[in-house]
Amino acid sequence: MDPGEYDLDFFHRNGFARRACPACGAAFWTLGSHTRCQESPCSPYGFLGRPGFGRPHRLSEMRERYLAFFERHGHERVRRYPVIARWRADVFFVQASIYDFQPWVTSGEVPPPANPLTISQPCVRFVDLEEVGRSGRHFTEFEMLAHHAFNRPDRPVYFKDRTVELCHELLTSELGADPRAITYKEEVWEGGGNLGPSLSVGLLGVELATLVFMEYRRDGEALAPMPLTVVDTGYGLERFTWMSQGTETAYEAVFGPLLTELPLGPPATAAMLLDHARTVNFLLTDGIVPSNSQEGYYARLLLRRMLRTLGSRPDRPSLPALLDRVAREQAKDHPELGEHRDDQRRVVAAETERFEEAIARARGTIRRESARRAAGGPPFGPEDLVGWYDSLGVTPDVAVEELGGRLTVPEDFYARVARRHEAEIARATATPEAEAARPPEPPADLAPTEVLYYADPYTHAFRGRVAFAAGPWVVLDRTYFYPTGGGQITDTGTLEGIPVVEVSRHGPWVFHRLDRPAPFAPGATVAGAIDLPRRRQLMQHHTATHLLHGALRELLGPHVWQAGAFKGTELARIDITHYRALTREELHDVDRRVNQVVRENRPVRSYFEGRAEAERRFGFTLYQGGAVPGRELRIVEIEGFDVEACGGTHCTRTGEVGFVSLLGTERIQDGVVRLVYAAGDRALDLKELHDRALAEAARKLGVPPEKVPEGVDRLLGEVATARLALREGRTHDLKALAREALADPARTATAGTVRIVALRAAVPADALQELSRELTASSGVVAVLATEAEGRGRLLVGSSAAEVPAREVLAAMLPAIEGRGGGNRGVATGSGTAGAALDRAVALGKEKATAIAVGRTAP
RNA sequence: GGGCACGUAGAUCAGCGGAAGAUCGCUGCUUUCGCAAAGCAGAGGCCGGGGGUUCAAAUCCCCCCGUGUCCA
Repeated sequence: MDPGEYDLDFFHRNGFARRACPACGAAFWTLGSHTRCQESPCSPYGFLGRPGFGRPHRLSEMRERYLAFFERHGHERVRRYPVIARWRADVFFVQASIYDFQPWVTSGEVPPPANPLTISQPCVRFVDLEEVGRSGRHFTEFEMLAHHAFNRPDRPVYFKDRTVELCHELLTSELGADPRAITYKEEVWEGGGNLGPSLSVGLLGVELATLVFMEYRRDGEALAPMPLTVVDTGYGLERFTWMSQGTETAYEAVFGPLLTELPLGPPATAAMLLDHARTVNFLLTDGIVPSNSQEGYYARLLLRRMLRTLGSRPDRPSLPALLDRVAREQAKDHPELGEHRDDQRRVVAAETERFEEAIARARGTIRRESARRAAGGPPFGPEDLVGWYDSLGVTPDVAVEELGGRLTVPEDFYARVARRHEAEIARATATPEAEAARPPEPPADLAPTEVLYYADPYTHAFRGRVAFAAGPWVVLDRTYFYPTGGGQITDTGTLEGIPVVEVSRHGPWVFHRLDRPAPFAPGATVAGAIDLPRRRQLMQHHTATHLLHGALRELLGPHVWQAGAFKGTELARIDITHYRALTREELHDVDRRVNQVVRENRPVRSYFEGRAEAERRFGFTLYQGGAVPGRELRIVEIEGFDVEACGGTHCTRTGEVGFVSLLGTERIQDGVVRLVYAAGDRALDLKELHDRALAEAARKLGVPPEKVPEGVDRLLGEVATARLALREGRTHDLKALAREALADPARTATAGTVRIVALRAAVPADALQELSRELTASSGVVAVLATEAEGRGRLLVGSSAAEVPAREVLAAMLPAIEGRGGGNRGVATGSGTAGAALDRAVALGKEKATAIAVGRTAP
């Protein structure tokens, strides 16, 4: 990065000097006499016992102090975003305040909620999980204080100079830091294809903040300026609080009296538990259900760490008690964390139960495996411990305990686990995603499409002017066509009679794709017609989805969040977070409730509202489909029942949905349940179909429709009885056949103490085995059997005579049928050609068995 | 999203190429005034589903479904 990027007027005006840190090599700016940058590890902590700020602040005081400062300096305060980044596909969690505005605000596609703005954004990071509690300064959840400015070429707000000036004033005149103790170290920030210079703010050995100036887009080797430059700052609330108190560890400053209030064990353990509790409370509040995949796993990871640490010791608080206590503390700053505690306790209880089951199951497996190895086999090694952890979830200490301490946990245990997963990560990241067909890029100055379907979702015929056309793609100045989005599939219809097969949104424009190249010139006026029955069906499905969502949250609890949804013409589905599969009763209750609200014919209001106002009224549960940035949100409100931020087209009263038919439920992954349903005409169609099928089934069973289940039960009972009778019949027949054969001199022979029975039977191939069993029920019998099945000759030799191995007898028979086969002393099977050869084979077998018996038994 | 492990009697599991098992539970009988317990006898299995390999598959291979677990 060009040094000129950091050469700010602010530094010169105020007499800063630029030096190079001999420890890390980076250049930094300072008013003091430092030779090194004031960050760890180049400089040691200089604030322990001697706070770097004017007076000690508690966490909430520090947050308020910061936000109020930036409000006084022209920033608008923005509420926190959820810690779960549902609006992004590339990450699970918000790990920095700028995540709230990526990618749409930073790309310029959507205006920021305020500009400039200030925020305190809770963030979660799990990279230093192992350090939490031990290091004295790591957390899995922290708040990033920030001020952001988004500069458009035509509307600049502020950039580097003002940013550093504000930061410096905050630290010095506001918080009382010694101006000479601060260093601004030059760094380069890069991420997501963008990059820019950044300044790292150090004070008394601590990196307090980072000031990033997103300025360039990487374009191969070269750097291209971004149309929108962004001030991305990040100040650590916890570090600021710590700096102001100068306590031994950050935990004392952040957790305060809580650290010793509860009996949580040694300080490091207590800090870890409190940290995890804070994070879990945020995760649960913002809609995570613990599970074995995706973001849910982190909630599970934390909860299980806590469960293991707390153990079942009566001298320590229970997990729910700990979470409740910490939530009460958090609710002082974030009231939403104090809500729905009952529901969260149920989620935690379900997870606790699963954990205990997993451990019990694992202990059993290890105990059995141990008993088996004791009877002979290699001793257990470290890889066994790793394997058990990987597949059973049992930690090595528990496994060792179960083995009675006959093994020690290797030092590199978790490294071994990591090694097991190394290869698969490379594979996972290499999977490319299928790209949808993208339309050509229109001129950048093309006016955004005016979308009309919100104002009136029932208009299906309109006129628009062609703004852009290329191949089959057409952009109009205005349109009533709804583009695929929010799980609702595209409208179809016609433009000037030409079928529109797909409508999609790209940037500010709505593209209509025709089934042929567009014969329109820009400027032409065209008539658009939307397939109204299709649209109505999609609207019914979309409103039904909101009804389902409302009913599910009402009946299952507010931990239910939408994890995905699809609204097609044939059916619709909603995926929700829930900790177990739905029971039939729950499904039934949901069905009843939804259709009740349909019959109540409640108003469904769709309108735009300021983001702050909407959040104040409805909270974060608005963001079921993912948080939407921007000043305005489109709210879809089913009166007194469900409110969501949603861009879809909806009915205006619940009665228009007609009727919702739940078709099924499925647990699509741990922690996520899918419901499939149909609404409106489609539901009626399906109902008719089902009615007819039921009537048909009833007719065939000869019972009234409501007795079909009993009828089927009766039928199944009959089938079972018949099958049993058939089997018994066959056994009976085979027994008779066996008796008959044993009494038939033509088919038997005696050689010493051995009785030989040889016959060709007309029975299925698998009956030979049963027949052989009958014949060889007493010892000293050799059965030589043959049958024909599926055009092939089948042989089976059974022997209860120790001196006549079945395999040898079979071997003598195989050449006759050009067959193959094998077996052991007791039984041998083979197959080959059918027909007369089989009789020869049987004769050979009888001969061979006799020969062996005579040879072996004769003196 | 990916890896690994596991699906066998009502339950918990063994068997891991050659003729489906153990323990508990269940039913009946013996013993008892009755219960518990013990003894004896018995019922109960598409060995998750589908394809393949093989003379032969619960067992080996592939696909699917279900469950658990670890890792991002």
